[in-house]
Amino acid sequence: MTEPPPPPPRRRPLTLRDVSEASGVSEMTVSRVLRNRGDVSEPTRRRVMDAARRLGYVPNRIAGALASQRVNLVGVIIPSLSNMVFPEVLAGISEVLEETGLQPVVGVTRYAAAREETVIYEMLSWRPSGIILAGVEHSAATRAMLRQAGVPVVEIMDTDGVPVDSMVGISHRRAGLAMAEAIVAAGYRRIGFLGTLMPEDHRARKRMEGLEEGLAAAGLTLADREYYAGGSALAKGREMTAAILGRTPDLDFLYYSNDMIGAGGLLWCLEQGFDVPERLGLAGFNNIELLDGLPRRLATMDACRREIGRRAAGIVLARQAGVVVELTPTLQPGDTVRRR
Amino acid sequence: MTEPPPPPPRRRPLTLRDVSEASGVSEMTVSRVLRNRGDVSEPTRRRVMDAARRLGYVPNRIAGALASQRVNLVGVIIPSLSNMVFPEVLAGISEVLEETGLQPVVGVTRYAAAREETVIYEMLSWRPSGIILAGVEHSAATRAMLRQAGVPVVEIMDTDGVPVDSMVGISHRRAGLAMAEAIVAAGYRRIGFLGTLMPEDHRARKRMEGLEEGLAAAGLTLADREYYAGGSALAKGREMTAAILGRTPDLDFLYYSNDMIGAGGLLWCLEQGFDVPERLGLAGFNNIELLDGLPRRLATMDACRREIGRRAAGIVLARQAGVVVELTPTLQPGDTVRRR
DNA sequence: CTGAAAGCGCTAACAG
DNA sequence: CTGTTAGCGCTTTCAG
Repeated sequence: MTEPPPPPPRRRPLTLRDVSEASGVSEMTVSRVLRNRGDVSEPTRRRVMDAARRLGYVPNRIAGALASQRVNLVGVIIPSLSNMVFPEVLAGISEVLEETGLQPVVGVTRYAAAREETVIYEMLSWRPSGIILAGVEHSAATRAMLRQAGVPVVEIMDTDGVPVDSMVGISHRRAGLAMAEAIVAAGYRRIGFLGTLMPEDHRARKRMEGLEEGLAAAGLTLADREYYAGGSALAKGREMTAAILGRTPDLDFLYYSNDMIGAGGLLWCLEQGFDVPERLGLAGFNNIELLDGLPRRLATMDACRREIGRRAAGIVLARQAGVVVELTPTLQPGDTVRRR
Repeated sequence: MTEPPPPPPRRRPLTLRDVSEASGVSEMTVSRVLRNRGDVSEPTRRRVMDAARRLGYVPNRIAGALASQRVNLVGVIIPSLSNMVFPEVLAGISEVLEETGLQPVVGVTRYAAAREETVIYEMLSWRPSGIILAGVEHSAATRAMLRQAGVPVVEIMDTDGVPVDSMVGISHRRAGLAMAEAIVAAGYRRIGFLGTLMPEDHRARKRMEGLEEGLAAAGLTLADREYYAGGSALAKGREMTAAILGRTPDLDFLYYSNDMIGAGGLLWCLEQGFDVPERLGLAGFNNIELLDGLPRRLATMDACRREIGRRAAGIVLARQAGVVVELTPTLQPGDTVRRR
């Protein structure tokens, strides 16, 4: 680290008035030119643009938003950025918002309800044009804030619950149930579940409940479970798989709450020489891109993340209220479920 | 007895005046209470808080920022969110900013200079308290904007260049050079490079240049190269490795521009039965968490991402100018470089 | 087509 | 401790 030299001049940011004076055009007309609003003669327009560019003027949106009561921001509240799933939803949102002048602003809750409340409060204090947030489980205070906000609110990813306003996602309960049916149909009988311990991961929990429901319908119950928290998911997948199979060696199917731990489990099983999928079947959830590079294709279910983002953005754009969209995830059996 | 229906959604958001009227306290004092500023008697404070909570008041930061000329936002501009590296830098930034009242706002450039310019322009229009951006290569217009902004600007990740203001990172050229030295010292002689084709990935390019410089010092040159763009990095790593070894079978070391393609290459080599690291050495870059779960530990270099984020945030917090911090990445030889 | 006046909702700076 | 008075930099509205 070097010594900081004398701090360079931090001048006052330029204002519309500076551009007005430099161009000899009234502030009002400068404003019109810069916003492309109303009719302005070509010569005037050019003089203004030249002055603005020459000075390096950047408009002050704070003042603009206050005066116009309009903000081009959409709040997007998600639990985490280290789980690839959320950047993908974001990509879908950006895709739609891209050329509309609206701009997503991301807030991260780290799967904590208290943080979610704070993050949403902060967001709303900037008076965004809409809110998109992951999940349907929120504190009473959060729901109240959202209801009062007076802008479109879209809860995404999960449709097992009652939304504040609009909702776009899949039913994770039904996803788990569909997986149970596929597992049973493939002839597996001793099923284990491996997942996150985080009590706030409602979607993983719902998938497990759906799985149990589906197994129950076939007269089966979960034979064993294994939970984890933190660390490298790929490494955890290995450890957990070793642990659950060590404890309950006769399991013939492992359902992972996400693809990353599933991938770890798959690598471990292949190294150990397990006969996958004959002796042992495996499945994850999410259809992450990484699966493309594994030695064998893990069974999974695509959660329609991009599409969810697109739909949610569309609702905000159209200023719709009370819309509910339930998408259907597709099962991708890959190479780790027996074919009958 | 019938429940009174919940209050209907409010069209006009509440203002300080509403809280003032509901509590019978002047707007100014309400403002003081809500900001925890100046002395206010306990009874008054309580009346205000009660009214604010009861009404569900959320302050309008747009007005607040305009009046106070202070914005609690720090712009963070990164190329991508799907590359884990950046969320990790972000985590370091958040860690420091967490309890300071400052809040990071993320912008994504997708490795495109034009988009970077737009994103930064948008950011600056909100008059943030600081800007942290990845890389030191920016368009002249971008640099001009940044210089005019009048707030701390910290360019991160890379120190091979001239910063607009402050700079925190590692020298990627030197990282490549250090890797070359390690490779040569381990006795490898026929080295191949595998990396991104993106012309905007300056850091990967600098590592390659550093590598070549280091090899040259030992009288060696790069024996072959292979580039890719898009798709699953893990899968690409496999394909590229197959391609380069198909073309130049006598290569004895592969240097990957990032760990994800390196991991793909490693998996492929192990499946093909290559003798790693004796017959063929491998190395990546970044030390991503995923490496923990692979069958063998890929050699890599830790790019100090979290620390970079922390330092950058610290500079913004302290409103410092012209600070330069060069961190030194540590080589982690793992299991894929011969030991001599 | 262009300009002048009146705020947007809040806070700095003073008075009391 | 509490209230009053001016704006913050821009846009809306309404005249020319």
